[in-house]
Amino acid sequence: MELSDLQQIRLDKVERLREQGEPAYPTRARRTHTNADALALFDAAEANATLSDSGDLDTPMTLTGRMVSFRHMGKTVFAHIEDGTSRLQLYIRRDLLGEDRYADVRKLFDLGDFVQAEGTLFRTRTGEVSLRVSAVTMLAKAINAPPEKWHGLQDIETRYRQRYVDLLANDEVRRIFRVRAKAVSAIRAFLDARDYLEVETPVLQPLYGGAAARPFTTYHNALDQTFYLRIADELYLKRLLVGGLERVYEISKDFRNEGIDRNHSPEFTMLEFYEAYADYETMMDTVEAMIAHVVTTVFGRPCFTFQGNQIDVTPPWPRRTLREAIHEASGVDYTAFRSQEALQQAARAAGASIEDGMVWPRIVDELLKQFVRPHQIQPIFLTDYPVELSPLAKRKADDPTHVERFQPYIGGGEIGNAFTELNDPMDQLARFREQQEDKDAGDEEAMPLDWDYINALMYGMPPTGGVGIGIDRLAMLLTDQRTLRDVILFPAMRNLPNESANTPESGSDSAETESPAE
RNA sequence: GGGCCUCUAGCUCAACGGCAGAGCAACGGACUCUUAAUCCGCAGGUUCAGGGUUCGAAUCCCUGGGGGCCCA
Repeated sequence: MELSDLQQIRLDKVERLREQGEPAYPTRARRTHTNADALALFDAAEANATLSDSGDLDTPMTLTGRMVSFRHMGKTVFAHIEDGTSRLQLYIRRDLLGEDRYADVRKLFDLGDFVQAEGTLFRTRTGEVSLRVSAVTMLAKAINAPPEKWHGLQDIETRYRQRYVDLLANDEVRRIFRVRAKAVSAIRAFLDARDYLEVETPVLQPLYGGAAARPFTTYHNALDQTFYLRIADELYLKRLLVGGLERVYEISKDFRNEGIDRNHSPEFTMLEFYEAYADYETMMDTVEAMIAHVVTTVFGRPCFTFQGNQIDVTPPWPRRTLREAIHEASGVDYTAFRSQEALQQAARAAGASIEDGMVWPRIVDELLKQFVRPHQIQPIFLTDYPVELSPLAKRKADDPTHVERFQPYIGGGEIGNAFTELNDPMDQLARFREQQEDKDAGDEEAMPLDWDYINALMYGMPPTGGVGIGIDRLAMLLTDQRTLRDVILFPAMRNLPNESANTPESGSDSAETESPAE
């Protein structure tokens, strides 16, 4: 490993600490308070006027954190440490610490180091609550210097490739992922409270299904068999409904072998939940209540700002049919154009960009994307999609050309997909066969026929409502981010040239030889 | 897949055909209440890689690589 001058200087300090008997990486830390707790205690004591004559809170404290600022004033040092709760200033005086130890702090401690400091809290002349330090020790020496203190880490590529640097340098990034976690936690609380059972279904699947997408393919050596990484949880979760579990949900990574852009990641997080004896109307009730619960949990009220728009998720949300929404936005009533040619002509006449040869349902989808979707800023449910777009949804009783399906839209994008689940095994078989025809015609995203799923439906699945919510897209909304990668901690990136040795094909070290246990 | 943009010190950025620079960080020093502390001094480069044009290339051209945006 080649070290830069800056790294070598810090490594030398590790050695100097060791020489004088202080480990640079001690086995354990001892803290009596988090920084936030310590500050709260001081505020309380100050409010109750129980501080000592010197203005100190006489409770001795041991605090920990990463050193994020360091101002040397001769015989005094001001430094800030930051733990997971707060930033707190250390006030380090030579006469309190002793000459030798004070020199160590000046010479051997750097920005980025984790330290542990003992002392008592007081308020400085400029009003900042600070720790009057009586002792300080190294907890973990940082060899790499942190990014620039004022601008943080700006380089987008480094922020994604080395998210740990992004997180330690940029407060806003930590905030984003806290909001995301809080939202997921609120979803679990909401569903748990409604007696939904959280379950885990296979990531490795012998046959993929439940969505229109290309899968990742892998291989199990012992079984001598191909597996696919799941593109959706849907078909397994609905098997559980057959088995008598009436309310189930799963929050999990799904994988789709497609391009990467602002709204697509090869691995992403999906919430799916299914409820027996429900239908798409009652599931709309559930979705709007759930989103309102999540937003209120995160922000304290059912409103938030996304890309400059104030969004209010208070139920009930408007519900409009896809046909109405497209008709109003584009002037095209797609039901009046039954053939691909006629609809293509009408769509183009309305100003849509439609490729030659695009099949009828895809043209409808394009009308939705081009005319309707960008304008759905406030929450809305679009309902009743053409059957061709929805091979797993149940037909409307009064219109077999459409299915009971809805998508919730917020902030100009869809955040999910839901329907009254198709539970007629023979209709499901027919839909699979139509998909098979599309596949044979070259549609790589068409669903394969899943005989075991048909078999499950033949045992009987109760009438069921099901919903899928894209957690990453929801997180984008709640954190006001325009890019999926900004709400994914470690987004997929292409190998750098000198990382190509990571691929199993190259180099001599294969997976077998890496394990010393073998 | 196509178009446009981008890659310079650890970090944030200048220089845009004529000596590769600044701030922060580092290093040496002054300073016992600072807040992006201040002040003095000093050091730091495969300008993404390779090739070409040129008296001279970070800069222009070509090829390749990473990243971003837009389009498909």
